[in-house]
Amino acid sequence: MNLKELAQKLGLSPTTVSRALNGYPEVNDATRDRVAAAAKRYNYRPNTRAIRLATGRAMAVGHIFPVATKNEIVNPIFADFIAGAGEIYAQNGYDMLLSVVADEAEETTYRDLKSRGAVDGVIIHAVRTVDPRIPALLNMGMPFVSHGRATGVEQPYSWVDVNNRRAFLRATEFLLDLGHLRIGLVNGIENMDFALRRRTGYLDALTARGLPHDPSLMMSREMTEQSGFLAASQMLDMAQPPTAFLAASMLSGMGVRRAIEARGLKMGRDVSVIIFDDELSYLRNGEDLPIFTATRSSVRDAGRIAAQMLLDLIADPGSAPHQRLLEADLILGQSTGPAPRTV
Amino acid sequence: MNLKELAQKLGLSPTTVSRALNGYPEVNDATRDRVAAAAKRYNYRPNTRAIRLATGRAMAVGHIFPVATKNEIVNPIFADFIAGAGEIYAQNGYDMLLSVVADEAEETTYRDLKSRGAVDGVIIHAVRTVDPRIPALLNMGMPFVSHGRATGVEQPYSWVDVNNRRAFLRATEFLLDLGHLRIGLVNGIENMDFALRRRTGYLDALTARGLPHDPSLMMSREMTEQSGFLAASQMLDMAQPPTAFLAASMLSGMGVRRAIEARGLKMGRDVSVIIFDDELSYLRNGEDLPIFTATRSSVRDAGRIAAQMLLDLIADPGSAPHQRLLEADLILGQSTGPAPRTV
DNA sequence: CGCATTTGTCAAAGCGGTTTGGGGGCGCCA
DNA sequence: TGGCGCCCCCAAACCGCTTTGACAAATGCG
Repeated sequence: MNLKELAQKLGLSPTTVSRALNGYPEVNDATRDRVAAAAKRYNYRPNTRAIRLATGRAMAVGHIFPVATKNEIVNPIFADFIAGAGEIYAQNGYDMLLSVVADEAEETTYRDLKSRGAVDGVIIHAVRTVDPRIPALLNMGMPFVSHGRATGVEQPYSWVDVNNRRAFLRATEFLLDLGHLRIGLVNGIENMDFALRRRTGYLDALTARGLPHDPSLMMSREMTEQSGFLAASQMLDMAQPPTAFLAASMLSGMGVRRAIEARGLKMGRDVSVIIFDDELSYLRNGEDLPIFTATRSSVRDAGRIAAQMLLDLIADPGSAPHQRLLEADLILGQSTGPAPRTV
Repeated sequence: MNLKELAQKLGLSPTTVSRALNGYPEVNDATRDRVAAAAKRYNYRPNTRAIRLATGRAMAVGHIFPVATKNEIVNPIFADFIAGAGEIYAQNGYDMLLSVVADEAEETTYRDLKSRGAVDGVIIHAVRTVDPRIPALLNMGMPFVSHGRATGVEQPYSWVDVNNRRAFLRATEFLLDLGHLRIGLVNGIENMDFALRRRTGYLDALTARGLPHDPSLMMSREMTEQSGFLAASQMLDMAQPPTAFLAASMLSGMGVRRAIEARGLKMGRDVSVIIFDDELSYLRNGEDLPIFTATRSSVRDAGRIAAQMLLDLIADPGSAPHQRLLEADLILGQSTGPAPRTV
């Protein structure tokens, strides 16, 4: 069932039917109702392909799912972010286009999406401290919103980010207040912008209290359970082990916990742990009572916000870039407590 | 730069240029080279929207990302499956359309994608034992491939699945061979088809050895760390605790391990554990040496296979449905050992 | 050398919508 | 009753590509 057929059935011209369905004023209310009823009855939906050609808009946004060719790791954040963003797209009649692309081909893919006219805008993920994608997109005039910031880009661009520095600064201060003096940092890989900012927060808190920066207490690895376990194990086996840890994710935190318990220690009593909790749906931090004390910020919300920001940008391409810095909550769980008396 | 402009620059008709670029035989090789060179020089790419309208094909496949409205859980399998499928789409010039949709609206969404002509086919995920989506899609004549099977559908349809029954049957037999007599099953929720089949495999293995089915040794929960921990804890606190566990996922298994270690027991020595390992990239089962003994089957491979199957189906809609049953490997890790001497 | 093919190209008709530029019919007013 | 405007509706152009059908030029064949 297409527009022409529907029009014929109604004894109207395609023009009128199109206008009736799209809410244009030049059509009689009675006619509009008649058209709407018929459209529903015949289950008519305008063909997306035709709409796109006629209007010149793709009514779609692109997400690129970068797959590192070497380690083949997939960003665990991705699914929840997409879930949030997808809600917004659905509400606004936009489609979401997903491209799975090898790291190094990402820029090419954007260029391709652009010149093919396949999308009206894109969202970029997993921003690195120095990220060529941002200047590239600015350069080709493709509307975009970045989930995370990069440093050293002079032109303004739109982004949504969590205040990672402040989150880890507050977490560190909280641990210091509890009397912990040696705090281990189990960070993500620090070419990722967010990881770097978290370390900055951690270090700033130490500095503010006049405490030294001990490089042996800072590790930067993939955010997996295994890596968390290994990093924490190594630190716990030091002559002066930390009495508290800051872990970059739920999974790292689980690894840290395992390292603690493997040594017959109890998390929350002997060793404190604070994680960054992205509120991933399949990795909940406890059901009601949080297991880990955590800095918490919902990735799904970030997805919603970024998506809305992008749609706004598409609707008004001339508008100035928007930025949104989300604050993470510091929520109290069962993994922190006062520093044990030393010696 | 569009086709008409390019043709004009070359002094050719749009027809010839189109044919030259699309490899049709009716064009002189010299002309073809000339066209190709110009296309590259002017960075010409045919407009996707126009191609789609003209050819009547969407050159896109849809994936629906169902979000359960109540628990808001996102399938952790999804990201890796998508990563695999996306590779195939990219290779074949297809786009991947992702719809995030509330559980109950899923069927409507398929109908919508179909009537809008937005996709040429879809892949369905997270199949339940009784799944209305399959008859619905058959009914509306939409090409699809299902990741997992449903029971009680009489018409044939295309699917890719892991032999879940056999995997858990073999795992159970393996534990029985090691002398374990009481084996706890920490299963996923059993309205999911794969979970049901796994239980069947487990029970079949017990039956074959003449062992009883103890309902208190079977639990069916969400596949989270927390649930795995709780289920295993409960079973370990029984008067006659199990000496081995079968866990439905890496996360469940991590919960089981924690329950074991919390009781001062050692996994692999005091209590054995076998998990189902989907080889999720961010949840690796150890780096080199597997931590858990596991039935292993790559979700990413499944994604590749399903995607290819769907593209074949789209290319030849008249062809008979295909099925592909993948066998899981049983790989030996450090989490299993002979049953401890009892009393 | 003449005729039947083949080769290489083009004009034009879609694909299924949106959008522009009219224009018929009706009410209102003089 | 004629003229003017407004309300509704329509025909046709257009979006940018593919594809059909036609046709001149080049080639093959007897």
